[in-house]
Amino acid sequence: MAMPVAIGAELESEIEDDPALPLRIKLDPRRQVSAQVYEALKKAIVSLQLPPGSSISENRICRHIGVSRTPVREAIIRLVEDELIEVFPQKGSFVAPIKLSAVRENHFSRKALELAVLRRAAELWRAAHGVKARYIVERQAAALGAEDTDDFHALDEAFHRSFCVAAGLEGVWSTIHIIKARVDRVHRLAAVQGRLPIVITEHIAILDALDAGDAAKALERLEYHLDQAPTMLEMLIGKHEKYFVD
Amino acid sequence: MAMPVAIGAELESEIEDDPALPLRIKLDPRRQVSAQVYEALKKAIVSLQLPPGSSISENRICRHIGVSRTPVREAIIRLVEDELIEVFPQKGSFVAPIKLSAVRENHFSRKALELAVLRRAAELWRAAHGVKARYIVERQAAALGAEDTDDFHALDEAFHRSFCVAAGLEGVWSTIHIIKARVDRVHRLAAVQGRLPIVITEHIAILDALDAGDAAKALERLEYHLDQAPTMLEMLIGKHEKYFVD
DNA sequence: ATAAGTATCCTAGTATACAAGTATCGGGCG
DNA sequence: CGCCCGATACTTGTATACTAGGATACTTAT
Repeated sequence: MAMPVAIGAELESEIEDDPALPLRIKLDPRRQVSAQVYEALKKAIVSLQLPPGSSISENRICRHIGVSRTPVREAIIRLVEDELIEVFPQKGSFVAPIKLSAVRENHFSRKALELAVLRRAAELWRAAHGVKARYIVERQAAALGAEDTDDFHALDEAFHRSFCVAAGLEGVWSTIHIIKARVDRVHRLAAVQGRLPIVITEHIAILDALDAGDAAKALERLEYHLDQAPTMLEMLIGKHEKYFVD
Repeated sequence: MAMPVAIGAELESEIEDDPALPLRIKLDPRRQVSAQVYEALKKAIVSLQLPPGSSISENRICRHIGVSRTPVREAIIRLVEDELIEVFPQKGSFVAPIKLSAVRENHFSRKALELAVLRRAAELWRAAHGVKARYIVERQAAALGAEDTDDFHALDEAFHRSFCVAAGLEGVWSTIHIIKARVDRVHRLAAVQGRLPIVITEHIAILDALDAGDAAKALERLEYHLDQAPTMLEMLIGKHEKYFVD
């Protein structure tokens, strides 16, 4: 079967980097390689450019970006901790499937934490908090207009984080952030259905309640806002069945 | 200044393992070295055998337990993720000090999560749950009698985890577990003051309320139980000032 | 005596080499 | 034609070597 032409193609494939690997990264020599690889991989996984089930071969990645296995390996270890990658020794590493039970439970955790934070934020709410948060939502609307989904999601994080800041519990964000990363892929899937403009209005509605001093209504609206993604879950399962397990 | 005797002592010190390093570990060749090092280090840090500020030299540790730097390094990476170790490139790695603001905020998160879980657990509570939980508390009392504090704390985890199981939210435990590890050192410090027997009675009081179907009282008692460690914090700061920052 | 400079040792970050287990594909045999 | 077996090309785990930067302590010069 191995004709000379085929052999030539094989040799060539060892030199050229794999164009199928959706991982663009420009290395900054001043920063640690492992940290940069971690960020690039995490971004690719959460944005579904590396869909669940994708093979994450250490060798392939390190050849692709031109570094040794060590920093790639260290990045993968952190992503395993984030439950975004699963490692099967001597078999391979793969982007973790989206576990339905885990989505449900992480959604529960996120809601409990964000509601508790908002409860305290409402107590300490000042006009300045509202101004800052509305500015974030404005930029989010601009990102939506520019169809920059990465920027949109980054500002979405900033919006939710601002409640932690207002509550004087900025450290709680690190916990929410971990949980959020585990369900963000579902949010990305849900985002395709013109839901993004609705997100903006829901954000504004929460701020309206806070600025009006109506904590109960703000909590109710945040809960409604967070519950939107899970309610779309069944539909998403049908459309992307191979991404899910359980 | 270097007398022959001194030189001999120096050479000798390179051979003998450092007895000052409080890290006893028996390697099981069937399991991954990095995982075992991670568990051993985490245990030593949480139990304060490796107090905050201790130097965690990769070379010293890997010489001490007779493995290469690679698995030690990977264990440290995970402990950095757990916020138990801080790495300063080209300077050294050290057991993280106990940050007061982080303790406050992680306590907030833990309370929010455990109370939310217990709220649901109370809805689904069955007699069988009470039986299982009481068995855990019994063994915890036995561990207290045997003065086995490690066992005591392991069973304490099992007790709190049992609420997640009863609520059908076992996955939430992984989140609580992460948060808990960040405040466990405070709990260990607080444990010295004959507080352990009181923990047992507080656990039983929560179960009494659940078995009686009084969810509100169970929540109230859990909140009280969790709030005990923070209230002792000021006293602990005075006694162990060098462990804390902020 | 003091201060500046230099050599040495330590640190973590990265690269490379080796080991051990697994899947896959091709060939030979029943 | 189908099944089994072996070589091969992967995979991750671990060990070792090398690099570059920082701290310290000693030496030298002023």
